[in-house]
Amino acid sequence: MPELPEVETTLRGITPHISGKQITDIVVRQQKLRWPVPRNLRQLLKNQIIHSIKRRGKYLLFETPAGHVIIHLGMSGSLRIVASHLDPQKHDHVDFVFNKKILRFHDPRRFGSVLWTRKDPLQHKLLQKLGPEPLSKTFHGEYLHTLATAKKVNIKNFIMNSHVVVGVGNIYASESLFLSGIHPQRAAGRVSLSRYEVLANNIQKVLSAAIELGGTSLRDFVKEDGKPGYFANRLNVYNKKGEPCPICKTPIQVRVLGQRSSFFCSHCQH
DNA sequence: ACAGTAACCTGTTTGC
DNA sequence: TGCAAACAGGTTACTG
Repeated sequence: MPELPEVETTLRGITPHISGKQITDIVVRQQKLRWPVPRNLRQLLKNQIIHSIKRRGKYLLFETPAGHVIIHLGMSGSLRIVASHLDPQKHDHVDFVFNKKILRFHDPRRFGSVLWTRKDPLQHKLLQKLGPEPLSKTFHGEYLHTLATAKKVNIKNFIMNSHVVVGVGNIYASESLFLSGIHPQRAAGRVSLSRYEVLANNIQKVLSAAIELGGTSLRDFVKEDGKPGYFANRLNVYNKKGEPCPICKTPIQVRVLGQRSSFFCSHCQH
């Protein structure tokens, strides 16, 4: 998906277009996403004003006086701001219609979701157990080291677990482990505190740099204006099987961990 | 509680 | 060229 930098890029892109604006209509063309779109979404949201847009992990939260919309982009989702007259294309599942523009949810694989809650969205079942934001002060090496105690799970899947830390998906997990010199298959409980400090720092650096460049576009992701992000140019190992390691020139290897391809340098990472 | 696996979908790429 | 299998940036639910 859209990992944290792509969701943050989307948030920054759509906010000026929809913050403080009134929703004049909702169009749901496909209700079957990862979870069903609420049947009464149109009734719930029509004429509501979006007071704020926030991000928690990879979830986007639209605050209205009546409640919150919770959006997740899944693997292939995107949100675009389009002109009112633009006809919907295939996989354009939900429109948030405003006076002059439409916010359009597009998701070929339909792993994304559009949900609704009247309560505090942070207490929603899908959000309440999320780990810390990686770019906040509560996320640091000591936190990871303590949580990893005695854990046998490999460190890559450990840092991709949203209950450990939010926002780190398959691309940025591989990239931050490479920068930290840590082998992705190493048991999480067998990484020293000092190495976790390096890793936490590198996760923050990679995510921040990716946000600066508008995220990584490999296939599906586009920004709110339909244009790609440019962090793909900065990747060291992700999607680079067989290419020379930028540090030592050893060919980059790929191995499937927890059903996800993991890219690493067997010489630089231990 | 934990680890490992299957599942939700469609589109594109890879391999025979 | 054609067809089937493998694979794709996420996450939950289920199994043992």
